[in-house]
Amino acid sequence: MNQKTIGERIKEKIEEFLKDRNIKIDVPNPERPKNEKYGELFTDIAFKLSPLMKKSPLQIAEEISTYLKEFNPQVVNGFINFKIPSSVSLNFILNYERPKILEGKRVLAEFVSANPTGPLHIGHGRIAAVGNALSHIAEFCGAEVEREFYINDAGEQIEKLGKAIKGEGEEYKGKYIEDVREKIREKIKDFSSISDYELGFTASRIILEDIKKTLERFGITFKRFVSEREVSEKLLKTALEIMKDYIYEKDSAIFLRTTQFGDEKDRVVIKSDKKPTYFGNDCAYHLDKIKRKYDILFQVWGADHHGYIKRIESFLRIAGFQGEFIVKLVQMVNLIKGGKSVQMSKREGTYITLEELLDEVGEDAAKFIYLTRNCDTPLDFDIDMAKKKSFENPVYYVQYTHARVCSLFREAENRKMLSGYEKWKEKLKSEKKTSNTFDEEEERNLLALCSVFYDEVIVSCKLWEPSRITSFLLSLASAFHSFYQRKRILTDDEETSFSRLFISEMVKEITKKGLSLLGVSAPERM
RNA sequence: GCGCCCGUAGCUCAACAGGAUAGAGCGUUGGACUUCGAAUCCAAAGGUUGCGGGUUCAAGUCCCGCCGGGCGCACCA
Repeated sequence: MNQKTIGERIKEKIEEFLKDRNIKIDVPNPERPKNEKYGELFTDIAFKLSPLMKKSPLQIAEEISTYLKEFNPQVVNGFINFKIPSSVSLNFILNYERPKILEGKRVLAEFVSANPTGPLHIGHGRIAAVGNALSHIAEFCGAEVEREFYINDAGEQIEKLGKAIKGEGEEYKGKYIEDVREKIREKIKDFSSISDYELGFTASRIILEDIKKTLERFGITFKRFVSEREVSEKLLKTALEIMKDYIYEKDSAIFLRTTQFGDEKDRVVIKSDKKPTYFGNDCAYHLDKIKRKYDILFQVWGADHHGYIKRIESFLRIAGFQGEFIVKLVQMVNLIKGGKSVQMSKREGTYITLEELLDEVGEDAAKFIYLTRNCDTPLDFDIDMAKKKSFENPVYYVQYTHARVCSLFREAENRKMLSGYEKWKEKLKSEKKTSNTFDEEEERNLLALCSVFYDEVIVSCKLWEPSRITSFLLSLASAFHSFYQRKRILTDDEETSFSRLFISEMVKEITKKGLSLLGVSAPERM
């Protein structure tokens, strides 16, 4: 059984080559070339070795490639390109399960964690899509992932929410406040007897239910919702105890020396009114995370939280956390309407909720658009465009690949070809016999692309960047549509038909797998 | 003022710890359905990667300085 991807195997062979010569250098994974004429993978290792071995890159590339014959290496200007032979791809696809780079790791993925003071907006949507996709990817790479939502149900904002329910204050306004007020009125007639905080807390629970519904509609299920209030009651004291060598009192507030860990200034954990800050409670929350013993603490935050990373890192180090702490920052979503940028404002009523977006463009398209962009890039979400051109959206291009192959198989069934095909496939598996048609360039390329998919997943996982998979799927779809247009799948010749059906099926499976990692559906008809 | 991110085709964006002739989609122009789904395909046009220096075999990518945009810089969350 194959446990390594083709890229990993190439890397291994190169490492062998270097070991024989006693050269120590980190061998990078082979990459996917920009231009498809260079094959499916390439490595630039010869350039890196040139100064060490005191030979020209070309010479080195030639030498290394003798170790890599099975992958059909082609040396061009010092690069080693691989046009992966069908026999290799075939053997790989039929036996490979999935990457193992996070095998056995316990991962806590905390994301969205929106304030329960209002509905989710389109910015949350992006974080939700990214967090969900990365959780899928990590799971696929062998991790045990727990998705978690942290409920900010403590602090001043909850009091302000309570005030808003009473009809006071300027912070929270809008129809949803009125709706929540109506719901609470059913149980509590008189608001004057209840504190702002308790009323706000009650309201936040109602709003949280709506948030959960939206997330569920968006296809995201959290294993756990952790309440800030509860975790603070349970662990704030312990957290303070752990921090005791690093805190001091000033102006009757308690500060943590985060500057010792590279922060710009020390941060308040307990305010002068003796209430904890958000950060104070967050220390308690992260202590809770540490106690649950994860290998990786992963979280997706909006880019406006970037200044917060050092703070949490400081606490984690004080508390002796040994695992990895990974924060994925996702840039803001800028709403474009009528060709103009709209400032998101609750007061101005220009607040576009995630629900509204989903109504307009649908769950799959929304996710796909969110995930086409690299997380570092601010996203211009043109709502008119997304509506108007929903059928030209790239998501349909990829989904169409899947639907098309499904339809192809329905047609094959009509023609009574499927049982013969299944037998042919069994033979392919057991006898490791390849078909001549696989060696034609388009067929070879499609099979190779399918196998290289797993290398792409690994990159995506290492970089915590789901957009890698999105663009891979687009290029696979493009290759398939082109193939389909040019070549008839169901022909009079059985061997040709079956091998082309097989390739189509592989493309379908990879497309489905890739889409599922993104959280996007793979419809059988469209 | 300080910190983080961004600036790539008319528009929206790709390009993995620097690699080859910087790629897609939309839009524009022209072609392909009596044939497995044309939500598709083929082709053309479109670029001094914001500007100026530097590092090196090689820079969209790294360093320095500008210019432009976003976001932070609370005893808010």
